Amino acid sequence: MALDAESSIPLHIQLSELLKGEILQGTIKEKIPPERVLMELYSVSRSTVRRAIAALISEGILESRRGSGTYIYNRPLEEWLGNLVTYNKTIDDLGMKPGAKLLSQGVVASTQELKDITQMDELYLINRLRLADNIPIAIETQYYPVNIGKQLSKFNLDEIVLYEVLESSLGIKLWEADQVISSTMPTKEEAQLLDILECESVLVIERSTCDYDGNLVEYLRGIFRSDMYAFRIKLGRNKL
Amino acid sequence: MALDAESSIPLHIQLSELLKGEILQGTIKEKIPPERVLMELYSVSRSTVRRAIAALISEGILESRRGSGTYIYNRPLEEWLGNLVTYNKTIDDLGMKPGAKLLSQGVVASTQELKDITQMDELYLINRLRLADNIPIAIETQYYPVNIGKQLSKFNLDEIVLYEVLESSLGIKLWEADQVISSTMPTKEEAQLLDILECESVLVIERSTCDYDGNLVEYLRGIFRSDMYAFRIKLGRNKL
DNA sequence: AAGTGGTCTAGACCACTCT
DNA sequence: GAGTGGTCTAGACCACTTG
Repeated sequence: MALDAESSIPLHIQLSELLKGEILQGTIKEKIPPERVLMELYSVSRSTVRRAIAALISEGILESRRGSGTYIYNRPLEEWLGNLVTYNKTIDDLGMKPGAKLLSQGVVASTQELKDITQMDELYLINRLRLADNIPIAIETQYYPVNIGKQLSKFNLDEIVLYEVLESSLGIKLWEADQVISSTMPTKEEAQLLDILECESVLVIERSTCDYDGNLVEYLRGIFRSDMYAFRIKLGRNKL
Repeated sequence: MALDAESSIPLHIQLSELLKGEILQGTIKEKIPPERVLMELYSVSRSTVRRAIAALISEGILESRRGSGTYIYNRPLEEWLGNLVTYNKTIDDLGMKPGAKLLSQGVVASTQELKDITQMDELYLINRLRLADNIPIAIETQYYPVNIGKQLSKFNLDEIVLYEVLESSLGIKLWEADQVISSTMPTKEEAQLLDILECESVLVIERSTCDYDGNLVEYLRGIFRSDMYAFRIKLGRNKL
């Protein structure tokens, strides 16, 4: 529990990693001890404590409230998933209501392609049609590790937002995502489900999402009607 | 030139903004003064100087080298444009060579759509076909403010990378970009140029890029063959 | 050897929140 | 009023780069 002053690793880094570990393991729950307590606890100066905390704040793990304390930050998912999931070009503008229809679910054996991506032999599949005012928008196929999928299946899959369930009920924190956007022609079945012609193009998004430890939590493949959806990305020079 | 100790704005913020201004205006060139000099210059402690500098480092404006000094950071464009421009799914793998063919260029009057996006009545258009080993990959239509476009036109437009010219020769630093990816069917002309069938879908990317002051530098519209290109985005929770 | 950034301490005052 | 985070100072030692 103590820091090593002889180590070549700076004290503020050691403390920062130590705190991060306790937060991610759940040893520290809602609020971290006050700076002056941490100072005595680990026998370092307040500047060093503050530097360790500052690092975790910029990592999005902590949030400090002046006069009150420093809290574990549960950033609303939308703040980053909003960038990541999908930008809905028209639905918001038109004030349409989102919905979903479950097509199929259950444990499936991995195809070779799925095995390459997920490194798992079995996956839990959830296949849904996403709607806006009952107009089909996208076909979303999600694959989860079997144990996670079975827990998810107990919830109402006609709701769209599985991410809230993952986080609040199952305690799984999504952390990083890698997504690829491409375009293709729909199959006959896909065209039928989306209520479009086979000659109309669709957008394809493939996304792998991991938790903090790098474990794959979800692999998603979505087929989007190109007349209803576009993806938007904002980037700045300072963001890596 | 002095900081206001009575201000409600923290000293490290004041100093940080002051330095940023001098860097972006070019008053400070390659290297900023040592911390101990800034300390005396603005009558603040070294911690305050370091905090101001730290902020600029995390903004990607400065870079410090131990034992040597703190330098203005010219991050290689690819480090962030790589995320932003396009991810080439197959070309790298196949070891193909990129090229470009100029289709047309010159000053054009804005259509209503262009006027909405750029707020300009006239634009300089550069229209090019992008190739990989002489296979057509994409049609890229770029619009620049007329004065910038005329300068760009003096360079060899069969080269692909205009961004390096913008930065090193014209001194324009790209800073932020907003891009939208969608999908559609090509027109007859587009299909012909790309050497695909009219019934094959294409990816459409529309991107506005601004400089540090928020002035639009480029508006780009690209039509990509969907069998040759996909866009890749990596996102993490900590990045805004 | 001199100069630079990197780390760390001890102590101070302020503005804010909570009760 | 007690406790919290936010700001700032003055001074120290270290590791590294450069002439």
